[in-house]
Formats: sequence, C-alpha cells, structure tokens
Amino acid sequence: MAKTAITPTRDQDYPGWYQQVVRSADLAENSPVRGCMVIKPWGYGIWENMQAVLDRMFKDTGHENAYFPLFIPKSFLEKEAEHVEGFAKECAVVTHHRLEPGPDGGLVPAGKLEEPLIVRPTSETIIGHMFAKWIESYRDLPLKINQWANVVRWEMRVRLFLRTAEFLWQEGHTAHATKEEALEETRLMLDVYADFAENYMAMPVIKGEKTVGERFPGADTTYSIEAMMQDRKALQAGTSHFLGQNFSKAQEIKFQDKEGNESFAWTTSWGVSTRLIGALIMTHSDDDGLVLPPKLAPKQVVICPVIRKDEERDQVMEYCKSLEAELKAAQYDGQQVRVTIDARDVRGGEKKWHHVKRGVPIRIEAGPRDIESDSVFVGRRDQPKSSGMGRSEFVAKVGEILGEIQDGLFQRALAYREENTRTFKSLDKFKKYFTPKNADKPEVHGGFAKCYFVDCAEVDEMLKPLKVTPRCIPLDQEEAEEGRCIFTGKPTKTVGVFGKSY
RNA sequence: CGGGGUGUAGCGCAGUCUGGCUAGCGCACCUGGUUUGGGACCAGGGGGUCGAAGGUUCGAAUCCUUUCACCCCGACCA
Repeated sequence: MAKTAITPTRDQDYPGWYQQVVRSADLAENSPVRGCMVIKPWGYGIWENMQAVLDRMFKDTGHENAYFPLFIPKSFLEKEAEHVEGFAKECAVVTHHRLEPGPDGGLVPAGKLEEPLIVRPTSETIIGHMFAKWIESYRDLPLKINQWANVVRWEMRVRLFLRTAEFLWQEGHTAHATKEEALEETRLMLDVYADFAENYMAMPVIKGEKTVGERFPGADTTYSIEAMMQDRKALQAGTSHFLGQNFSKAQEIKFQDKEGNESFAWTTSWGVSTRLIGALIMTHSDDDGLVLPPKLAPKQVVICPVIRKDEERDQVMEYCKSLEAELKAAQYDGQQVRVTIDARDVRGGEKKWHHVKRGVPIRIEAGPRDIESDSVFVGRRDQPKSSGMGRSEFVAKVGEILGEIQDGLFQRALAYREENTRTFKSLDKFKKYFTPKNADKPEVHGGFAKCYFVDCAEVDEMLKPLKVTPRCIPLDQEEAEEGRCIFTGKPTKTVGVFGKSY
C-alpha cells in the first residue's frame, strides 16, 4: 500500500480523515471551551482571502459594511414568532455583568442584568431595529448593509469549521420598497455566492430554493447553494433569504412611498461562514492532506532551497530570492503571485510533505544543479509527479499553471458530482440508492438524487427513515414538464435534489 | 439531549480484562557524528499530575463512584 500523509484515508474513515487534514494542515484546533475553535494562521489566511473576494463582490453590487453589536436584548428576539422558535434552543444568554469573589475562593457572577442579553445567533432583529430608525421615506431605500462578524449558536454536535458554537461569517441585510426588488436582491446575492463558490473555491454548486421544511425561520423563501463533498453528502454552503414583510412588520420598518402612503419595507438577508473552509477541505483534499484552489491559497508558490553544503548556501539563497522577486512581479487573478521561501533547516523530504499537507498549489525546489541549468524543479499539488522546467519559462507560465490547477480542481469536483448524481422515477430505486451497503458505515451511500416531488409534510415524513432530505429545488429546472411525485404519485412540475447532508 | 466508543509525552498507540520492579513503543523534539535532489542513519538525551475529582487497597494507568472532553450514530442545525 502506498504511504499516504494522512491516516486514516478517506475510504477508511472519512470523518477521521477530515480531522487529520484540519490538524495536519494547521488550520484550526479545538479550544478549551467546548464547541469553539482556534483558527490558526494558515486557516485564517484562507478566510482572509475569502473575505477579500466576497467583500469586493458585495461592494460591487452596492453594499456597504457596518457593524452591529454582539448582544441583543432578549425582547428583540421575541418579536418574530418563527424566528424565536428557530433559534431559541441554541442561544447563549448573558445574565450577569460582574464577578465577585465567592465563598470557595473562586469567582461568582454578581450584578444580575435587568433584561438578559442574547449573544447574536444572527442579527436580523438588531439590524431590523436600526433599519426602522433609519428608514423614513422611499428615498432611504434600498438600504443595503453587510457586516462581518462572529455569531454564536449553542450546537449539540460540533465539528471544526462545519459546525462550531462560535463561527465567523458575513451577514447581508437589505430593505427595499417593493417585493420584486427584494426578490431580485435575494437572487442576485445567491448568484454572487455561486460565482464565488465555483470561480474561487473551484467548488461546483447547485443553486436552488429550499423546501418549506428547510427554510430559514422567519423567511418567506430561502435559497441556497448546495455542494457535494467527497463522501457524497451535501453541504449547504451559503443561503439567501427573502424575508418578505415578516421582519418589517414585527419591527415596524416602515416608509412613506411617493404617494405619501405608509408601507412596510421588504427585507432580505444572506450569509456565508467559515463553514466554507470545511467545504473547501472536503471538496478537494486527498489522502496526502489539504488541496487548495490557487485563488484562495494563502501562499500559491513555496520555494524550497536545496542546500547540501554550506559553501552553496549563499548562491542558492541568492537564486531563490531573485526567483521570489520575479514571481512576485508575475500576476495571477489580477494580483501578484503569493510566494514564500521556506529556508527552514529541515530535511528536504520533510519540508516537501509539510507543504503538501498544507495544500500549497506549487512547490519549487531549487539547488546547485538547477542553478547550473538555469531551471527549477516544479511540483504541483494536483499532480503526483514533479518535473524540471526552465526558470524563465516557469516565471512566464506561473499564472497559467495556477489557472490550470484552479480549473482542474473545479472540473474534477464537477465530474465527481455528476458521476454521483442520478435521476429517479421509482421510489424503490430511490430507497435502494440511499440504503447503505454496510450498516456499520452508513456514511457510504449513493450521492445526489433528482426526482419529481411535491413539497409537503407527507414527503418529509417518508424521507425521514432514509435520513435523506430535500436539499433544494434547483433554479435551472431543465424543462417544466409535467411529472409525477415519486413519493405521493401526485402530478407535479417540481424537481428536487435529495441527499444526505451535513 | 439519548445510544455507543475513546481519553496514557506534540502526534499515533501498547499496557487496563487478571492491581505489584523506575509507565513503555514508533514518529516528532534536543545534542554529537555520519549523510545529503529527498518523508535518512548511528549514538546519547529531554519531555508524562496515565483527562479530572473522590473512593477501595499495603500498593491503582489498571477496580468502584462522580465528572469533563473528544469521536461515531440519532434528534437539531450555516
């Protein structure tokens, strides 16, 4: 058996593999507080790159950043009935504002708050409250705000990046004069997310509408992008909600229209989180560790000097430094290439695997022999073999190679999803598809299933024993042909994507 | 929160059933040497409240009780 850098492998134990990748790539660690994570520099670097791209996209579509507080008065959360129901169970509550020495030498909470504060699980209520103050006339609309923040949801089951008690995200909140405009905004931001997922994360996604049962609490319509992970489970990677007038009515976000009539604004909200890093890991990484799409990699090229004797040191370092400078002058994705020299005094093989595990797209090794032939030794993270290349040729081509890697990752992920997506006309076959071959390893199952269905509680009930959920109703329905719901037999035009999910 | 599992050095583990020399192994780390286009080799070395607390015992990593954390499955969820 070939030696892999990560044990267990994906086939042996997928969740175990995921944890090891996160650890081996130095992305994050658990914190002393259950459910919280420490994001380490390499992991945070990915997040910073995601932020930079998304932030630009938000601004390009007319949004402005602002910041709203971490604490929300309990009474705010109580205003929107469905919203409360959805989030109440997982809210962290602050009840005191002071610590005093206790009888046993420790500290005990003192100074009880008059009204408990909720640590935001999301900010619709506090932002809505402010919107109500800011919006008076149609001239104040649309109001399009985004905030980068942390939120807390006290989850029962946590997993680094995929579900943590505290996570980082962005939440966009907008208010509009008309329903049409708000709907358009909801769809536009979904498109932004899909664009980001596919063209930056190299992760193919299905854009769709959520079924009634999967909707955001308080929304009229929820859209999402859904991606397939390598264990063929679905991961919801971003959501965009059309909130109708639910929140504006609950919070009195009113404005005067041109005719002088008072009406409620139409609002939206949309978000992506550090969960995207989990998505990235599970879309591309292999049994040797993390694989990063070049556009989001904190470092795109690492140069490893090969120094055998001390006398060679200066010459080799000189060669590497000038190469670094040339690469920094090169462009990829409209920016200078992100390159670093790893001059640590560790053995070459070890150094190589360090960068393999962290998913650096291109590794360069440069030693006396390369200097002699004015070349470099190039290893690509998406290919097993390394090869030599002329130095100037490499410098000229570095952007192109990064582009090839980026595209290759997307194509590979897309092919994987297509291979594992099937259309079903019979319920028996659908059930068989989702029945694990091995009861001890229930995570090994079919993939995505497409079929006609009717969005109703009856279908949800039928799916429960299979542990399958409707992921979304894809927006690009091939044809609106009439079909039959494979669960109920009723006529329908709706096609859904089904799968097991994170 | 329910069921199952695991906590022993930074990482991966053995030892626990059947209590008994100074708690071990591999990798990593430090020192010296030999190596050098590859996850090296030899020698020496550092590092442990055996998850935590309490109990049983002459004696506890090992038995009992409680508790915490992590993992898997379920319910819930970005």
